This record gives sequence, C-alpha cells and structure tokens, in this order.
Amino acid sequence: MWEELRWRGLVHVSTDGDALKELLGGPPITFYCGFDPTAPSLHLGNLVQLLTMRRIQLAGHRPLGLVGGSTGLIGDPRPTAERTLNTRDTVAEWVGHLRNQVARFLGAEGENALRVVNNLDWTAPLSAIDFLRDVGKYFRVGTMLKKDAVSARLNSAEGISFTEFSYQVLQGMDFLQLYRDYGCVLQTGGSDQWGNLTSGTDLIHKAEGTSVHAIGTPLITNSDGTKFGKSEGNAVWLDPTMTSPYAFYQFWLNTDDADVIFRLKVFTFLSREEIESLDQAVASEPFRREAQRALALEVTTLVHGAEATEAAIKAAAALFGQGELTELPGDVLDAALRELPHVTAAPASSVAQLLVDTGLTASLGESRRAIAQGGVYVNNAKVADDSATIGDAFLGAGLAVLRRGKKTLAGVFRA
RNA sequence: GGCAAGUUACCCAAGCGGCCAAAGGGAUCUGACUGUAAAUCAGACGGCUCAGCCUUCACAGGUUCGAAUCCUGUACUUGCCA
Repeated sequence: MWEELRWRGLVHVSTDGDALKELLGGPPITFYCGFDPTAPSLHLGNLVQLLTMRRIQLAGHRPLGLVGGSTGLIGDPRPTAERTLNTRDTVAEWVGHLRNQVARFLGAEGENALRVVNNLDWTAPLSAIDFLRDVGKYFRVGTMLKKDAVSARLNSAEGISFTEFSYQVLQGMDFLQLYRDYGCVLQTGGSDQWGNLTSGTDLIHKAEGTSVHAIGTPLITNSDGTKFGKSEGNAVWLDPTMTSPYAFYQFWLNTDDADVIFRLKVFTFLSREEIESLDQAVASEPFRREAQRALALEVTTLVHGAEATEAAIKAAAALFGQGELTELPGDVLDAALRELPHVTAAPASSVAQLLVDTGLTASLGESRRAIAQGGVYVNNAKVADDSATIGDAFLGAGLAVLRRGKKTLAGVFRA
C-alpha cells in the first residue's frame, strides 16, 4: 500500500516512512482526513484527498471523513491574505453539502465503512477557559510561529489575526479527539496542510505519549506554471450544478501532455500496467490523446457516474464532430446543448446579449470585443457584426449553437 | 497607548496636480500555428445607448479652472517603541 501511494506520487511529506509502511501493510487502522466548508462544494484539490482515502480504504483500513463545522468558522490561514468570515448559517449549510460529497466517494458498507464526523460536535461545547487550560498548555508559541502558513503571513504586509493563528490548535485537537474516540492513528491532507497535520501528531505525542502518523500529498500543479483546477479562470467543482459534467469532462480532456500521466496516477484507479501503456501512447502518438481520453472518462465517471459521463462524451462528439451541425439528428443536438449552459431566446435577441446571458462573456463590451476579434460563431459561422441578432439562425429543431473561441460553447433554444 | 509608513483595476506593481480608464509584469480571453495539447508570435483586457459618454485609484469631506496625486477626518494593515 505504502509503495502504491509512493508510486502514484501521493506522498510529498510524511512522518516516519518505515513505520507507515508497516502500519499500512498491517491489520486495519483508522485514519482521517478533514474538509473545511469554504464553499458550497468540494473542488479538485479535495478530490485528491478523497481518492487517496479511498485507496487506503480499499486496502482494508477504516476511514473517518471529518467535516470542518468548527474549523470552517475560523478559517485556515492562507499564505496570501486573511479570509472573510462566513456566517454560521452558511457554514452549516455547506457542511451538509460536503457530507454528501464525501460519502459519495467512500464505501458505506462493510467492516471498514466510512464514518463522517463533524469537529463542531466537540469544539462547540468547549469553554474558552477549558480550551486554554487543557489544550493551550500543550502548544508552544515559538513552534506555532514557525509553521509555514503563519510565518508567511507574519512576513507579509497583510499580517495575521489571532483567529487564523489559532487554527492549527483546533486542527490538532481534532486529531487528538479522533485518536481518543476512534483510535485514529493517521491523518492525510495536502502538503500545504503539513503544519496543521503535525500540530495534531505533536499534540497526541504530548498528551498521550503515543506516536501517530501523517501523510502530506503534493500540491497538484500544472507543468506550465499555471494553477491547477481552474477552467476559464473558474474553479472546477465536484457539484454538477456548479461545474457541469460536460465542462468537467472537457477540463480533463484538455490536460497538457506533460501532465497527463501524473494525473492518471493521482486521479484514477487504473493499474500501473494500464498507466504505463498510456504513457507509451503519449510518447508515440500524442495527437490521438489516448491518455487524456482515458483520464477524462475515468475521473468523470468517478465523480458524476457512467450515465452523465456518456452524455458528456456524446455531447462533445456532436459539437466537436467533423460533420455539419445540420446533419446531426435533432434529438442528438438537443441533448448535447442541454449539457451546456443554455438559454431560450426570441429571434430578435442580439448575439452580443446572448453571449452575456449564457455566461460566455461577462459584459456586452466583452461580447463586442470578442466579435470584433473574430472569436464568436453561431452554428459554426463567424459573426461579423456586433449588432447581429440570432435571427433565423435556429436550426430545424429550434436551437442554435453559440461558440466563443475554439471550444467554449453554449446553446440557444428558440422561445 | 505613542511614533512612522502604507491602502491603485483579478494578482503583483508604477504613478505623486492637467498629456490617467491610469506604465510594466503575471493571470485571463481572442487570433495565427496545432492534436479540443504545449511552446511561439500578434491583439485584447472598468462599464455603456461606443469616433462619444459614464463610474473607478480604501471611505467621507475639502482646496483647485482641474485631484489617484494636495489638505482634514475615518477605517484597515505593517514596522518600531511602550
């Protein structure tokens, strides 16, 4: 198991490797990973953790999925800037969403079924005095200041609030609580969380005299230096209402050659042999994008299921196909457009406004610019005039394909 | 609590009375080339009823024909001292 994780590149930092190897190769242990509600949905960064947990679960170990009902109210310090606090209601609502998402990826059946816990359950009843006496005494300020996230902020013009500074203590408490309640001896998380992970192992060492473990997975980056997990500048979410399965599939399909093998290791359950064979394919026939197709298929199926994935593939085939749109059966095109952002509109609607309505552009000015730059198409015909209306461009079934650039599409249905 | 410095568009960062919708870099978008890659080159990058107009340079007032630039107050941030 340990070797498997290492081969997939999932271990960036960890506590003692030999001990972990033994632990993961031995009888079932209980381990946990936490997810803070910073948004209504988890994103691709969280997916790394979810799949890592699943791998460890498949080796027979018992996962605890922690949702950060309390830590989400405090905010994990980011290196750049202080977070804006969300209301308690908002956080509580997001916690609910995260619970469901976490449950989707981890088996709920059998000996080592997923158990979901919420750190608000043990944090909320704690008084400030108890917190400072029973927990605070174990933490040395010098150590706390050395954590990367904290020191980065201290050295910045932004500074850090006491609230965010305290975050590591809360996360340390979580690990201790889970150790006591469930015998949890391993925590996984992103390597940017390393300071918070060790906060827990240190606390348990001091409070209980036991050594427990932590694994930090690497931060996923793109080889060209841009930020991973952004499509069109927006985050890629696991929630299908926030990122459609179609957009999700497209995101993976557009993976850079230089990154695709690494992604397959991290984000799919394909075997070593299968991935190595795809590696060959990238080297010998890159233009076929076999590895990208496999990646997009696997990950979309994991997150959205086989049915939604099939619809996304069919939609892509229809919209990116070589043939004329008019030659496509009406129902195929109709289904494809429903996978995309779409609106209904009257023939008198201007193309520029429809671009805004479908989210292809952010403002009319941007629409005009895009048209002037020759980047807007209706049913694959370039729009030349920024005052154009959708007019009679509707195809037989009363729909039209709006495109910006090469691959950003939207559907328009006749009102 | 005292003293000092700072707050510019998505991010970093210039500007220090008119030539400023505001240099430069990054990110992003479009075009060319391609494989719905990458790299490279070119253009765009506040909003609009777009040869013009409107709203921006922390916030609120003021000085001035004219302010991102000067003055006053407020908020926030940082550093040093207590």
